Amino acid sequence: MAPTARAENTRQRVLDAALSVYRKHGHDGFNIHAIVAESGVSLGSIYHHFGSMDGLAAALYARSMGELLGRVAAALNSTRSVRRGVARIVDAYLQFARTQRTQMAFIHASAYASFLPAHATQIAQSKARIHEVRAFFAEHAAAGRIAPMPEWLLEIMVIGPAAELTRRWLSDSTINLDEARPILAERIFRAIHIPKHKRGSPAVKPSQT
Amino acid sequence: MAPTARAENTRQRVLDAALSVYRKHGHDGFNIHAIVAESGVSLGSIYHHFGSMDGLAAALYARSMGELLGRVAAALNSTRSVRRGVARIVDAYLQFARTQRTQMAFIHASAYASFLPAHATQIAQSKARIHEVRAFFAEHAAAGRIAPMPEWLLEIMVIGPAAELTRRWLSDSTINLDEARPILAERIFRAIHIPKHKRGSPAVKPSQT
DNA sequence: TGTACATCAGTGAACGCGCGTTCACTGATGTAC
DNA sequence: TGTACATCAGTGAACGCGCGTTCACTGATGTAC
Repeated sequence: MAPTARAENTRQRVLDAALSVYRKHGHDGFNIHAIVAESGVSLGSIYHHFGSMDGLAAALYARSMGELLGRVAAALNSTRSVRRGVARIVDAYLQFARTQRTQMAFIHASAYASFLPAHATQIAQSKARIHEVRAFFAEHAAAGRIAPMPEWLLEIMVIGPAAELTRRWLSDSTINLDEARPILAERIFRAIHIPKHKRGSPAVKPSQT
Repeated sequence: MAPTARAENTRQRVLDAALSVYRKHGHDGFNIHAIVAESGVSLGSIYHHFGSMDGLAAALYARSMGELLGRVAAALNSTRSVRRGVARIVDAYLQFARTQRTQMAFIHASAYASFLPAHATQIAQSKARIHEVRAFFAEHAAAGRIAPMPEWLLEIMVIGPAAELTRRWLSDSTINLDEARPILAERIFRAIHIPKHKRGSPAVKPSQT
């Protein structure tokens, strides 16, 4: 095993253990000594690889966020219509919440953590595939199929309801993701879509759609 | 001054100071000793009134949440149309973010704090006026003017985008609330509204609308 | 192919300090008669 | 109206422990020749 691979293996084991600690003991029980106990990796080794507790948390956040956005971007692959695109984004997001509940909880609970600005570069890299989502919307916006608004606001319109739903689901067991999913997707689509007969002249009209 | 009033005055002074500490020193600097220094109220007195640091945080959360929902509910007062109702809710929410930024930041950052479930009764009481918002939507839903969906999902559709916008605005200075406000209100309205010519037979038809 | 060396990976006892909590106490205010 | 008493409000020194961090060290792996 090359030295890089050995180190990478340790890093992943530690992050896996950190996630287990978060699941078992919650935010308050999420500390370095618990992660040492859970992972079997020594305290010094963890500091060797992550530098600090904040560094570890940032790495876990980046890995989780990368996985979430990876799935959302992958779900969008070769999707043509706005309706289907929105449905796939919402589905992928909620599916991630369901199957990777602990990672989703960690992402949401860390939204205002001080380790995010402190490790901004790494965090930004983990969000790289958001550009695929933006490209999808940019194309439809240029074709006039989406109501005119700043790109960041469009992203907020699509992710906002799914994020709010997930947030409530994480702390309220009566919320039903499966019931919400199709309705949410359709309502978000209606929020941003401009039907064909109502389109004016879009800023840019692509040669092929 | 009646004893209750004296106590209440101290409580409010402590909560005001706690908010100042949060604004000046952020989440990491939010501790009991800093609040003692900022308020001038002694450590023992704070414990006398709030029982614990968590109790103080819960009280601050409840006060802030009560104020936010109070403004949203007040904004809705005697509003008839769905469009205007949505606009007023969104406006009140974003206006609170703008003018009470620290309280809004504290509310959002505390979403997963352990003091919320630990003081569930008090927190629930602070959200009492959400019922006014629900009543507004219930009436329009019964009249078939809103797309059929569970009440909790409707709430998520309306609050979700505004909450997501606020969240990003709190940590990203390039986000422009004023630019977003009218667009967001209109898009949310379109998401949930059923135009007159598309209405079927609603579950309940009120005698007067 | 073996030896020497540099670098990376891993170890765990010990430290220290930040921060929530306790507690014995004093002062202020309301109530009973 | 005054006295005695109970209760509430306020004080701050001291405690203790949880938890992030340090550090001197050993072992493992890759590289140069």
